[in-house]
Amino acid sequence: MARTAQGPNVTGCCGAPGDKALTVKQADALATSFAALSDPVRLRLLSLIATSPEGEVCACNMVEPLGKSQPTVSHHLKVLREAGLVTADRRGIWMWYRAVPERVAELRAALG
Amino acid sequence: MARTAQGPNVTGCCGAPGDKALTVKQADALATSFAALSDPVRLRLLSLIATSPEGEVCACNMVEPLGKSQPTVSHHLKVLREAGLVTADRRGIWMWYRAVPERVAELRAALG
DNA sequence: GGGCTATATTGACACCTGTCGATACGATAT
DNA sequence: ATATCGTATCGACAGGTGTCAATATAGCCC
Repeated sequence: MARTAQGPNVTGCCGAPGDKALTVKQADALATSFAALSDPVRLRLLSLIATSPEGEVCACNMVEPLGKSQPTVSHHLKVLREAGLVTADRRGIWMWYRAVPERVAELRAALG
Repeated sequence: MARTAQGPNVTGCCGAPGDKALTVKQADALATSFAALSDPVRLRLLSLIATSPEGEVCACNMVEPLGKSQPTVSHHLKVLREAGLVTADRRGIWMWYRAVPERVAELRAALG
C-alpha cells in the first residue's frame, strides 16, 4: 500500500520486505517448538537431561533439583515430549528421559 | 531421595543428573528470550526484517503482509525490541527496523 | 490377591498473553 | 496553527499457561 505512489507524500517510505520470509505454516510450527523452550523449568529439565553423564535421567531424579511439585514436573516433561525434544521410556517403575539432539539442531538451524 | 538405599526396592533408579545444567538465572533469561520467538507473528516479523534486501524494513510495510491490525504489529515489534532481537530508529515519520544477528546467534549458541 | 512406589491425569485457580478499537503522540507539510 | 499521516499506548476481552492438591494409573514385590 505504501509502496505505490498515492496521496501527497510519496517522498519516503519504500523499504520493501523480501519474499524469503517464513510462511504462516512454518512460523506456526516453529513458534510451537520455541514455546516449549519458553519456560525456565522446561529449559532446566532439558539441560538436566542433555548434560547427564549417562545420557538419560530418571524422572524421580528431576523433581527435587527443580523445586517444583511432581505433577508440575510431569506436566513440563509432557510438553517437552510433545515438542519432540525428549523421549521417554518406561523401565519397570521408572521413566527414563533422553534428549533428542536432532530436534534441538532443527531449532538451532532455524536461527541460522 | 531415590538415590540412597532405603525401603525394600533399591534395585533400580539411580541415573543421577550431572551438575552442568543451567542455573535458575540462566534459565530465566533464556526462557524470556525464547518466549519472544514463541509467537508466529513475531517469527514472521523477524524473518521479514532479517531477510529484507536492504537489511531494514519500514513498519508501514509490515502491517499488511501480516494480516494483523496495526496495534497488534506494533505490540509484537515492541516485544522483539525488548528482547534485543531487533532495533528501531525513527527516520522522519517512519520507523525502520533492523535485525540484531548477534542476539540471534546467542540463542542459537544456547541450543548447541 | 493386597500393599507399595513412581508417574500421569484431573480440576481448580491465578496469572499472563494476543488481539483489537479507540485514542494519544510525533513529525511533516501546508 | 492546523491538518494529516505513521506509530505507539491504553483499556478491555477471550483464551492460554503454570501451579498445586487430590486422585487415578501402572508396575513391582510379597
